[in-house]
Amino acid sequence: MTVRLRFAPSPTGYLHIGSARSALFTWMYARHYGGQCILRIEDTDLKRTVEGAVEEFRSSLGWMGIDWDEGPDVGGPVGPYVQTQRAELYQEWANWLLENEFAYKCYCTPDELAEIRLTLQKNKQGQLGYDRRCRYLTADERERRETAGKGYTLRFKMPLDGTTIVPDLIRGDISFENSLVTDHVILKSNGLPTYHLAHVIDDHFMGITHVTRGVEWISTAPLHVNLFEAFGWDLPVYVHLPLILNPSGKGKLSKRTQAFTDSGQQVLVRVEEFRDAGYLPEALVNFLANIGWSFGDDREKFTMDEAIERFDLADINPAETKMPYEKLDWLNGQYIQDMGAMELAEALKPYLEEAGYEVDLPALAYLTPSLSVRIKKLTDATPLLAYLYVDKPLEISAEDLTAKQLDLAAAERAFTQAREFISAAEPFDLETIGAGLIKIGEANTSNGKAGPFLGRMRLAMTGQKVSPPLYESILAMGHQRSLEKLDEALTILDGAF
RNA sequence: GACCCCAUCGUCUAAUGGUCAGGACACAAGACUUUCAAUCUUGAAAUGAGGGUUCGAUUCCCUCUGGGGUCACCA
Repeated sequence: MTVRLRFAPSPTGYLHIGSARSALFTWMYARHYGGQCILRIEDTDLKRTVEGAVEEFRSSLGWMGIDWDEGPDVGGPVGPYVQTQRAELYQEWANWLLENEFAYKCYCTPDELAEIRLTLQKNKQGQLGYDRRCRYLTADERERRETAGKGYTLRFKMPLDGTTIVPDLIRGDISFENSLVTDHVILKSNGLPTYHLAHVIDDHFMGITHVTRGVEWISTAPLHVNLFEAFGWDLPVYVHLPLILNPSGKGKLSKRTQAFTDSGQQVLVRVEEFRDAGYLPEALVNFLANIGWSFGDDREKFTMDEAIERFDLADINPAETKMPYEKLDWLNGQYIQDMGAMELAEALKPYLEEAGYEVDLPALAYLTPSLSVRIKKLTDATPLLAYLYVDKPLEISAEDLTAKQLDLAAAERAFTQAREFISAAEPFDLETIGAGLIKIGEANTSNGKAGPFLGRMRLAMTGQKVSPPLYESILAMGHQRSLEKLDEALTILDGAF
């Protein structure tokens, strides 16, 4: 038997990083066993449906490299894959439940329900939520409501006693007292199903073998198990995935509950935010796979192909976890370091252009090898490269261009020689420039070491306390611009005499 | 509050009924060094508490504590 799994988001907004991780695990498992992965849109809550949400899911998922074999866009044998388009199917089976006395009509209005809840709470039965009064309506009472044309919902008749076992792949059997489980609404008064009914019907008819979902569904799982039983359908394997908590550990990961980490980083939640912040999809997905699951062999960095080979849902750690954002930064940095010079330049381009910079790829590619070890995210490059793209006068003093081993006169001498050297350097490449400048430095410092001079020269060329190294910067800036900066530095030095 | 889930360094995690409880991030120190990084070396750092079972428990059981989830005509 082949496995079939589904990722079933509600189009109520963006793709949350927690959902993305669930999707990732779902997808990895399907791929590991060579089964199918399905995308299903759970849009039965009309009020919460957000325009464009499905589009964002698709693009976020696609960016992460997650694909699906069946879904609203690609079709498939058991569609439609959008729940509102399956309304008739739900109604058909809801009726079946009604006729076979597994469900009953509830005529209570929202106001009445609120009152009932209050009373139950007073009697310390708050967890029931509903007192089942419509379950026990006489034929007469029912008739009266029907003729009055009262609206109704359908509720499932939970067994009044006994226990229900929910088998969970990563936690084992979980048992619930049936008497503590309420008669949930399964069909709303507008004729659309609630999640509970839709889940059971869809996952049955779509042939889903493993139901992956968050732990928040454990408490209603006994309802689902009883629904499967009522229909006489086989139970899928339930896999309740652990939640991702805020970095502080307080509550589910959400911007509303926590906006910043302890180290002052912004808490990112939406997948698109990670892309905008300059994280690479390979790194993000690698990072996500390391939360709640581990590759083994003490390896932190791996490709999805490698992970899929070893992945199993049963190996997932049941404990909830906090988002280790710092580790993502480190991992992303590792991925950046592994990129080729031009590859990184191309990846950086859109981010630099976003900042208003005009990017010359070959020039940028001189810099990317030395840049790659300095940035964790693609956006980190923007401030580091400002000197390359923003032409503004040096804001430094003559003192900044001197050092203990390089007094004013020596600096003047060295910079003059450097100017001559740069203007004639042939070929204009890393090796020549490096060798030439080292020679000049060694000849002019009091300790005969190039270091002090090279440091001042880098400052003169970039005007930045922190920047990529000197030789590469000269290459990227080009002859012209480099000479201009040297002239500027010489002027500053002259002014000090 | 009721029900349910969970519990290893600060964080993400590995491990077995029996080695000094392993790795990674972060942190600290050192090396290297043209800034900042990167890299290398070293270091500090954990089985929540109390009971059992056992020759022996981090591992199995119970209680407590702590954290989380659910208690909608939302998913």
